[in-house]
Amino acid sequence: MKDRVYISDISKHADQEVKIQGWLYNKRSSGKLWFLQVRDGSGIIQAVVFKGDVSEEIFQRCEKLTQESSIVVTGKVSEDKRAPSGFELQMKDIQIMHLAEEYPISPKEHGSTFLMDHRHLWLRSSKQNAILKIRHEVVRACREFFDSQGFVLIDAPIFTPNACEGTTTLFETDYFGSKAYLTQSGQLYMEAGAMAFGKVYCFGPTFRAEKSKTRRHLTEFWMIEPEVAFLDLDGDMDLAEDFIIYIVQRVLENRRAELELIERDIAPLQKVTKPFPRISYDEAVAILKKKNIEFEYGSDFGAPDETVISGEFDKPLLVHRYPARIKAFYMKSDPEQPDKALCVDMLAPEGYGEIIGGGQREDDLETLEKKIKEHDLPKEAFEWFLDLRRYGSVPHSGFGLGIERAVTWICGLNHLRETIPFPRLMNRLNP
RNA sequence: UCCUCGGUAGCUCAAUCGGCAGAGCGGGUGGCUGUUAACCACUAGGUUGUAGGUUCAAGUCCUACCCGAGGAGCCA
Repeated sequence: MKDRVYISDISKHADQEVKIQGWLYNKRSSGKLWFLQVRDGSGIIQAVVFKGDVSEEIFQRCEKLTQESSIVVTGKVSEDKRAPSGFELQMKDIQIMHLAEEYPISPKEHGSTFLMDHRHLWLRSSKQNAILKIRHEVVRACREFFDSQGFVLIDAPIFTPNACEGTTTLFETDYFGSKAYLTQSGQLYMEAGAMAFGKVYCFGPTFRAEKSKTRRHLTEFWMIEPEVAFLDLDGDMDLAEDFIIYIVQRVLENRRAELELIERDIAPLQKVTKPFPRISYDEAVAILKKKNIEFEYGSDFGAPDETVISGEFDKPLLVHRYPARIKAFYMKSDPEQPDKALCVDMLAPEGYGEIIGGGQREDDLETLEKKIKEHDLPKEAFEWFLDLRRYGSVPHSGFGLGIERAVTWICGLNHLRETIPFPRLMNRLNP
């Protein structure tokens, strides 16, 4: 009886007879010889069979085999430099569990719309497989980073009541006759969590109903948001820096093969080391001015501006102290220059743009009440949030990392839609 | 919401000045004992996004609409 072996472990079984359960990725023949590329989710291996070596029936099974048919193959593992992976299976037997219908995704090129329409099948392709394994590594690294530092996971609600930040467009749902909205951030709830547990984070889906049609936007994306009591802006930037370094290191350590498969140049990732450059909004504006780029002081940076600014550095860049006017109401003003907010954005290198947004929160009750008024927000909805400033208010900070944007940068991809299993975009709700 | 580009075979794309609708891949048939997105030969496969219009003649020009792409704004 042969033991079932995963292809990722095949090198440990050289010269042994093993059983592989998987699907036919591709096949090639040369007359009385078949080469079957078999995948099982953990990897791909080539199975070889000569006509004279097996029964006529087994050889004919290979002939009628279609792409993505599910199969069980047994044979001896042998090291062979002619095989794509360096190892191949000398086939002794093959069982067809299900003969697949004509598979829509052929080994040649396809357009992104077609592939996204077949996302449920496209996930089987080796490149998509590699990207989502890297995503998994990023998610695991995020959790381990915070877990190992005493953070408590506090999940924020998905349904939220009226109002919130009031900036972005929210998805509205019917909630037993009244309106509820899908969360655009767990941050306000994390502030409550930080006052209860000291260090907390949440990790979950986030929804934005913006009609953004770009390579950097999803309507449903995943965000991890830490929040820490007694932490100022500088400490927040330290945390974000250590966090990103940890994630990138983990991917470099554990997913090197996947990075190679998607042909990611790892040199820029190897440069992600302490310390990251930190510049103020004013310094960033100076860079734009020096490059003769038209920019109105006081406004927010557009995506092309961010590319120019981050292009001056070969590491992730921290830009802090934006004008308070263009930032959310809960941002704390800089006591030394009250028109600036104690906020920070992290811009990924290589033109990938913003991956982190965060900062120090306003902790003074009166100031926060004033800001709610200035932003024309309904005070009643924020009474619970104001309570956090009534009962033992302390300085606190946090940030949010967009998982898909981070994975897009780490993988060096052109579009973030490949970094989530089933992307939700303005024009895509299927499959 | 605005701007730009696009929609031709199952898929990816060609089609010159408006003049017979083409190729590769995939499918089918046959060949090949080391293939690497294998290769070679043959073969089937079309309401050119929809509706109008101009013309002897429209994939090609005009109008409207539908759908898609990625950029702006907004953001992670």
